[in-house]
Amino acid sequence: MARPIEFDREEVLRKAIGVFWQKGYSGTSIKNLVEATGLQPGSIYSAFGDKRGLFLAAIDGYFDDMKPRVVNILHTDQTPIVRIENFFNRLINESVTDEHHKGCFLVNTLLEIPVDDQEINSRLQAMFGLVENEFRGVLEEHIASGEFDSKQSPEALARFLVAGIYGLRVFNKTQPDISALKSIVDNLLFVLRRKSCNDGI
Amino acid sequence: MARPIEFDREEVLRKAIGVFWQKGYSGTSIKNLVEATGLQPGSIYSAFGDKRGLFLAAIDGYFDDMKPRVVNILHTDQTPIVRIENFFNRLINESVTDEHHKGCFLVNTLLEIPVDDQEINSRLQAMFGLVENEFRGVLEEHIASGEFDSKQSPEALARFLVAGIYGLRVFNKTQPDISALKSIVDNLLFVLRRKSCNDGI
DNA sequence: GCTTTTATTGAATGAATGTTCAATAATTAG
DNA sequence: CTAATTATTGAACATTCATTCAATAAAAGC
Repeated sequence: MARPIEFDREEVLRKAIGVFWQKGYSGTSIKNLVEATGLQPGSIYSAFGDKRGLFLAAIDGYFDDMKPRVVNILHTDQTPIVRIENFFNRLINESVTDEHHKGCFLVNTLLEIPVDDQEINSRLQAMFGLVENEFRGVLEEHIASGEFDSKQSPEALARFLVAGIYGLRVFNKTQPDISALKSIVDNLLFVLRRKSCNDGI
Repeated sequence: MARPIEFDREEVLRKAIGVFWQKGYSGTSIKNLVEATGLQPGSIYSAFGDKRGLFLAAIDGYFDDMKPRVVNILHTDQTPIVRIENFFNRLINESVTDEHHKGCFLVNTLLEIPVDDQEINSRLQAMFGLVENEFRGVLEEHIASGEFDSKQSPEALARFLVAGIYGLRVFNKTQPDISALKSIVDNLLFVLRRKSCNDGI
């Protein structure tokens, strides 16, 4: 009963993510998006409303892609600490694999967007909140296993690890050096390995 | 022999830093800068060349302001670990005091500017390199004091602390909560307190 | 085949962008 | 006071920006 949509929405979103990722929100123009997606301005506007609408859709698409990967890697049958190790090893791998050193799309966006932009920041909060929650669950297992007795709560440790993600991603933008990233992760994870002899200082 | 300059260059730079800090480079317009500094476009262009020139001058001005404060707080007669503690405590204090949650001017810029922009990135590298070097010096003292025997080199530990700065500043943008920041610093500094019983894992 | 409905096109729009420059003002040297 | 020099002004400029919309194209129902 009507002309069908010609483009693949997911593919367009993927390409849009790439542009926003590399140039930031303010830094990308509609012209950039037209070139990257192959869509004409009119098509973009009828499909996503406006530039901001496309950006929001891009963030959501990124989350949909990221979410199962985060959950899966933290829910294996390995020990809690190994799962967290796996998480950070993958993070390092993604960081050094990225030839453009774009950093993390979410972290970049976090720092670019003003704090009073709730529509965007609530999305970011949800995404990092998910990661923090997953960490917390794994850390509770870790503590329950008896391998680790910390005076710090699993919540505090999960926050520490999320801050570790931030640190790594920013660090990678300045010095994309794999051995440096590895040593940072070593020190991060050291905190999860302490036994009582060093507690409470 | 000629009309003297009327504005105070340092004051103009301070105001320009404020705008760039809050809005980012792409996000601030000449109009914003005209309003903030009180200078007319022509005066800005004759004094700083162009928008980018003013931005570069703003970064340099920020560094001039920051450098002695970093050096001073890490060169007291206190113990190495207390000096590093002081550094991070001041960082927390600056973070929670900032009502606009602007984060760190340098970290924000780091993430906004493309990696191939050497003119800007070399400046940022120099600034964080200074901090890293200062950390390394203090850590060498710390190791020499015998209070701390780590298998990690002072270089690696200094990088870890710099990544910690990144993590804290990004974290503060999402959750400006002082107790959360403090617990992150606790965990960060824990790494510097280990004794041999936990080494080498 | 004709009508209806929706997608696509891409030129046009007006606003905002960074930048320039001729006019004007302020200072000093002679 | 006059001339020379430089700073300031702010309107004007070309460009780029996000956005719109009338024209056109493609599908489905009748």
